[in-house]
Amino acid sequence: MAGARALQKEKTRQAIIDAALMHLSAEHSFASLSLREVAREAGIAPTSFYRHFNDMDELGLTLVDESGLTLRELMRKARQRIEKNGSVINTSVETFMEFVERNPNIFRLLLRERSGTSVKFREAVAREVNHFKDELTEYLMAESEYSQEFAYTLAEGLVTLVFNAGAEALDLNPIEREKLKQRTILQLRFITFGAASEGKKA
Amino acid sequence: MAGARALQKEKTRQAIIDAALMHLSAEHSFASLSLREVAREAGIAPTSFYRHFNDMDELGLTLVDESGLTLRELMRKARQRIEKNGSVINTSVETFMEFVERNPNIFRLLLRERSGTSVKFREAVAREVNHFKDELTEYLMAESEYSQEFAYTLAEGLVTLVFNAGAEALDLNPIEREKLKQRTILQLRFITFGAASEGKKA
DNA sequence: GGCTTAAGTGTACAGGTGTACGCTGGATTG
DNA sequence: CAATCCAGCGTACACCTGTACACTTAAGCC
Repeated sequence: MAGARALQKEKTRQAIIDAALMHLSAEHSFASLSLREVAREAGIAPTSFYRHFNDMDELGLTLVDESGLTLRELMRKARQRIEKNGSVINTSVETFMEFVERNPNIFRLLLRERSGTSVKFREAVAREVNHFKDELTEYLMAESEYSQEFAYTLAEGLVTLVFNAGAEALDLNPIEREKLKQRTILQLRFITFGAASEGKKA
Repeated sequence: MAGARALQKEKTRQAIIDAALMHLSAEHSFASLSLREVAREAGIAPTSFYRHFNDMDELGLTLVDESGLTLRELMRKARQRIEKNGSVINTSVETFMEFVERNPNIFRLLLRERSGTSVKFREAVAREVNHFKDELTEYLMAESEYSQEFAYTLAEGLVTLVFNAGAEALDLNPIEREKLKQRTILQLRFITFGAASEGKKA
């Protein structure tokens, strides 16, 4: 009753997903990936694709969701590191940059679809990014005594800066990347400190 | 000797550029625009396109350059407003948001190609954004007594936050847009203030 | 053990793409 | 005025795309 049939189907589905992710790179976006291409790479007939997804959009949304999952795993790791290490800002930047370095194409997917041509895609990415903002907001509220609104504004700024640094890191060599990392850390310190100074009133 | 021939050519060239810009929108990117499509819209035969551009990439880079030009005009206006108004942060955000509202598709072009699949495109957009960073760096150095490096780090953070707010504004209604604007202003104040506190040492 | 279900196949078609090639007709030039 | 140039055209070709449709074949089920 293991469902050898369903098992094989799942395997093929994964092959499709893997094939799609494989073709993502600096010079190939998801938008420029065709159904036939992904079917070819996955080792199935073009029409077999439809047994798993209604169209490429559905596959794309699945990819975004999977990427978000990877991203959330990262968050969990960051939290653990912070508890041991202590330095919130440094650790966060460090962890995020590590993720970008290790999963450049997954990050590229999120980055591109964030400003892509599909509302659904944009919403899906926004949802993932919001997880970060919301979680960080709660952390800030617990740590300091900021109001919800105030903490959210700060969290939004922090996430924006880190996310953007990740995007810029993609095209840099290790040396420039390190410099970027240091600048980002400084920027985060500034905004955090500035908020702390004004935040007392809130 | 006005060159009726060259004049007509320039007119057609503009028609091509206009046609391309016209097709840019929330749901149509430059990447998904075909040579034939743009030729159709411009009212010329597909093959006539080659009299003006070697390929779509060349047209795309021209568009990015033109968009950068529009953006720099904006910068000039912002500077004028600041001189009269005084409030640097508010005026900057206000001006930039106005630009995004009035030229959403030009901004979308820059936004998308910034993370696009062509190195040349990415570099071209980076060049445009760097104009902002550099100019702001100089302004900050003149205003305060920051070192070049320190001022650049701050400028980078400021530009990132504003640019990103513009991107997010694209999908928002006027009410949410206004809220976003206010949050952005706050974020800029934080980072500026935080830098000022630490900047004395630099 | 036979009937059903569904994953995967292969063929076929209509429509889109970039671009090579040879031509035309009016502006430019000498 | 005659010769040249060149923006724009039309045809043609090879290639790629999504997907409709009828099929095989192996697993699932009673």
